[in-house]
Amino acid sequence: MRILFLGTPDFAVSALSAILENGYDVVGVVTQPDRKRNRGEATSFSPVKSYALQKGIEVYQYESIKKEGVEDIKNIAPDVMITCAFGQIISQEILDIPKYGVLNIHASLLPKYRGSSPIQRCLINGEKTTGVTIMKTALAVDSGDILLQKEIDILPEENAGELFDRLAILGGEAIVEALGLLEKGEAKFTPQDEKLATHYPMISKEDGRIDWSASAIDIFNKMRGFTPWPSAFTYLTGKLFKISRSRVCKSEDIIDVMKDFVCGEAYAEKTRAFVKTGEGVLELLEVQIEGKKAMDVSAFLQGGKLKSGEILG
RNA sequence: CGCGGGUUGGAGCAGUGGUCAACUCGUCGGGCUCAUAACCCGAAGAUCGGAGGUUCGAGUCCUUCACCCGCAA
Repeated sequence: MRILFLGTPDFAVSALSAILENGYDVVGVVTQPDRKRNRGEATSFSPVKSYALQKGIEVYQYESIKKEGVEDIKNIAPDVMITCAFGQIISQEILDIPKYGVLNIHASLLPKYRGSSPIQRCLINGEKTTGVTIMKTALAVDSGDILLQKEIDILPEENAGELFDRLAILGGEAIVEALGLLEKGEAKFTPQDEKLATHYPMISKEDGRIDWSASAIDIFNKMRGFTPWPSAFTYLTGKLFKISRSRVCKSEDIIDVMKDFVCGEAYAEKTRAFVKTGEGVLELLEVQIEGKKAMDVSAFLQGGKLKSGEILG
C-alpha cells in the first residue's frame, strides 16, 4: 500500500515513525514550508521534514497544497493518504485521489474537541480522560466518519507536553491498527454525532495570561494546558513571569494566613510561594522570569525577587 | 546580521574602576531538641563564561567569541 503522509510537528513524526516501523511503504511526506526562525539564525525544517530526510523519504512542501500540490499528488498516486496535524486544509479534489481515502489522526475523542489544540483544551477544561481518533479526513474540520478510537486517562498533574507525548505514541498505535483494518477490508466507519461536537479555536499566546480572579483549580488547569507551550504567564514587577508547575494549595494554615489577600497577591516563605486567587490559593512550584531559565520556586525565592505582598498580574 | 535580558563558589542572586568578592540556600563538622524543611556555632568552596584591549588599577569600561533565556516571527 502506497502511503502519502501529511504532517508537520513532532506529534506527526511519532505517527509517521510507527507507520514505517510496521513496514508500510511511505512514498512521500507533505509538510509545511521551511520557516525562518531567527534568534539563533537557524532556518529550520518542520520535524516531519527532518525525520523524512533522515529516512530518505521524498518531501513535498507547498504554501498551499490546494493550489500547488494537486498535480504532484496525482502523480504520486498514493493508495491512502494520512493527515496528522498537517496545518493546511485539503480540497475535495485531493481527498478524491487515493482509492482507500484519506485518514486523519486527531488527538481527542471526537466529536469532542474538534479543531486546533485539542490536547491543551482538554487540560484547560479539566478533563479526566482523552484519547486519539482515527477518522476520515473531511472538508469540514475533524468531522469525518470515525474508524477507531483509543482512550487514556489524564493524570492529575499532567501537563500538555507530557500528555502530548503519550498521545503521540497512542496515535502511532492507532494509525497502524487502522491501516491493518484497511488492508484486510475490515474498516468500518461510523458517523460522528454532531450534537455532541465541540470545537475550539487554536490557543494563542495571549490566552496564556493568568486571570488571578479565576479559581485556583481553573488556573491550575490552564497552566497544565499551556505548559510547556505557549506557557501560562503573569507579570511580576513588570516582567513576564511564567508558571510551569503549580498546585492547588490544600493547607488550611496557608489559606488562613492569606484570607485577606487580594487576587494575585503573593505570600512567600523561605522555600514556598503562594498566590491568592478568586477562589482558593495556588502554590507555585516551578517558575521562570523573563530572561532566565525555569527554576524551582525555592531557588527563585533565594534570589529575593518575590516577596510577600507582591501583586502578580 | 529582527528586538531585548543574562553568563559571579553546588543553586539562586548582590556588586557599574581601587579591602570586591556580599547575601540567601545547600554541603561538611559540632551543638541544641522527643523531633524537624526549625535554631545556634564553625568550616570548605569563586581569580567573577572565553579571548583581546583601555587603565597605575576592571567582575565593574571597550571589542570580539561562545552559550542560555524572553519577545517577535
